[in-house]
Amino acid sequence: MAETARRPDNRYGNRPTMKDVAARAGVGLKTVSRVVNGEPGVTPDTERRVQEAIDALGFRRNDSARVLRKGRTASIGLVLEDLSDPFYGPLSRAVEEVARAHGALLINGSSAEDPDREQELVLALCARRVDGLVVIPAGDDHRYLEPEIKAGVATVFVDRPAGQIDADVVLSDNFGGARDGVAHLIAHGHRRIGFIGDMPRIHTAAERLRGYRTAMEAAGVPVEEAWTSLGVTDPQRVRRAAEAMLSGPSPVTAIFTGNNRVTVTVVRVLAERSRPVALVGFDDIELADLLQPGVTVVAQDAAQLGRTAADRLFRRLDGTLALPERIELPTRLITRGSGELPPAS
Amino acid sequence: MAETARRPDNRYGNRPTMKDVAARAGVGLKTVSRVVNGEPGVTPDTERRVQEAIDALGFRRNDSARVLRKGRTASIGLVLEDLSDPFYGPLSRAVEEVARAHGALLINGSSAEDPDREQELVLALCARRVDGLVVIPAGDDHRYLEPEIKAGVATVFVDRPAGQIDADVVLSDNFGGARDGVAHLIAHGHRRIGFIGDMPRIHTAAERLRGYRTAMEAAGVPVEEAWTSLGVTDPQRVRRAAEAMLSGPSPVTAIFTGNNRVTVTVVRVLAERSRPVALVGFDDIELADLLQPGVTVVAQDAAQLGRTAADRLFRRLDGTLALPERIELPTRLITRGSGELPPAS
DNA sequence: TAGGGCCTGGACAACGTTGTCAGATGCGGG
DNA sequence: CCCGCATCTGACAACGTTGTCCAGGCCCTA
Repeated sequence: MAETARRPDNRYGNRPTMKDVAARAGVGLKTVSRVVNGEPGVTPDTERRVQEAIDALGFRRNDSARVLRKGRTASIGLVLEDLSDPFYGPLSRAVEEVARAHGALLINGSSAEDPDREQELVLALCARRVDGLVVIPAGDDHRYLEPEIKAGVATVFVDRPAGQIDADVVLSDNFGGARDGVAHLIAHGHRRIGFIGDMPRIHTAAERLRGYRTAMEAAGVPVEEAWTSLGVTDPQRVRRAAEAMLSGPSPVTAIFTGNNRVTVTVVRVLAERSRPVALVGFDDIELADLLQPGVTVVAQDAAQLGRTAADRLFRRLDGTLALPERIELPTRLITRGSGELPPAS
Repeated sequence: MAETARRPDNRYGNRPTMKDVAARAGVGLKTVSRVVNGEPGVTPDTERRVQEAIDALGFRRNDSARVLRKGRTASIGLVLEDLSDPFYGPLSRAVEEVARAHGALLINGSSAEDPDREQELVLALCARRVDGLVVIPAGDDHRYLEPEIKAGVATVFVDRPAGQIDADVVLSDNFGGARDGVAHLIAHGHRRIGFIGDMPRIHTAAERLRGYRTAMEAAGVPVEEAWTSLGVTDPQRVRRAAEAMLSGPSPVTAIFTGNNRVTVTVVRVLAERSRPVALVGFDDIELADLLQPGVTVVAQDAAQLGRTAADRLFRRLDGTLALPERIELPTRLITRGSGELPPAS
């Protein structure tokens, strides 16, 4: 009838607890807690004994219990569209760095541009009681987040605004960037300019389209229906769209592409053609400078977006922020050749 | 002296608990738990009342408490080198997808190639009691993980092997890939071939270097000291290294680059030169096909690496795996032009 | 030597959830 | 009309940690 170390349920492989450490060191439970957390009020000798027991048992504090007790998880959630998109890598990394500087971990998830999946992810993160959320929204209705925000989950939206709720937002100047990019083409003599972009239900896509139209209108250039292609994302359809507007009755002499993936595909299409077509793309792409010609782009600073959003999140957690704000970061036109080609009529 | 809803400590903005829901619905605590978890044994009427209370209060189960009780966190940790490196994006995403399929969340961290930071991150994840770990190691001694693995944290290393411990590893065939890539250059007539790679303390770099040397030796081609450049990573130094081996007393006619970042820089250097120099790079890079000439690469499948590792992790959690294993995935030579250039003496 | 202050250490009760177990309720059959 | 059984419900004790609070023991001073 030995007192076996029977444990009630299946657990973390029977990891040692502070109680075990305390027993082994011959001290009280709270003393172990003090040592583990570097709290004062423990003599060097006691501390040494406790530390030895910790090392001997391979004890590691259970943060779940700690979180339960303290109410802060020291972790933030990041919900983005696709972790494997090169645009989100630097953004993600920037958020992580800020989190790290605040001693927080990052929990990461991809929504795959699916509003339901976004919500599912966000709520799972809330159930984990993350201290804050950085969200690149896929959906356009975020009222489901209201109780969470009210309950104190600091939330910042990035790249696209929140829908139906008032929250912090950090955006690029999609409208201005696109407008300037298209104006750049116009300044180089183009009048028949195509636009290929994502679904207009995505805020960034809509804003860039608006920038295109505004620039055309400001220059008094008429826009033909056939020059605008929306909602195409997969390479195949982008290719068809580009080829269509290059070979219609009034073919375009220049194309403005609405995001990095579209740009890459259009570069491929143009590379196959003998007649040069001007191109300006939204988002920078790697090696754009080495292509012939180099690809002129409207670049946004993904890392800066992430950094700004995360900074804002932690300032909100500090309680130094009051009202939600909308922050817009400038874009930068990088000329590399493709946007400066004259129209070849 | 009203019974105010005073709460002991600072907490999650006073979020409602199951107790609150139970009180409002006029049922017992456990009944709420049953409803929340979809357990049987609740009449539809009771369930409806509970559900109403949940909605009214905006209740969300506290997973920290749940984890504490159940012993599983349904989350896995991924420690990689740099989230913003385009190589790790797809890997990360693949791990996430597998985790998602198993109902687990992904906690993500970058080691920045710093062993101390890797350890700090890994241990933080263990304190969170992640169920498993996918680690792209920065350090070469992982004995610190032994107690964790013994305690049941399923651990799989990816891209590079673990140091000093026996654990699951998923690798690309770095040696074979590099050997074949260099042999490809030799087959096209090159004999003076340079190698620019990362620090040899990184396993992948060492293996690729070994592949280079083996191919050269197998072809009976002597290797000069000046043709090998190791430990350079930042663009500036890669540039200098490339220029040095292109302009020495016996300049190379071809270069093999040890990873994607080096390749990009070398492409830039070669683009500035009039005399063509052959190039084969390890890792595929975006738009490599559109450059003039296209960049021939030894491609590894990052997503497949991640998928394989995560699969293995969850199979280990299921208990269907016994001994640690080493899995090696093949690489693929993609010819695009730069590797097929003849030597220009 | 008595009294007071300080320092160290430990007992105890939360935190919010789930597993166990026993009590309550309702229904049908004897 | 009562008993037995099945179904539903709730009280209670964990899970491992931290905050509170009090008990000793020590040293210093009067």
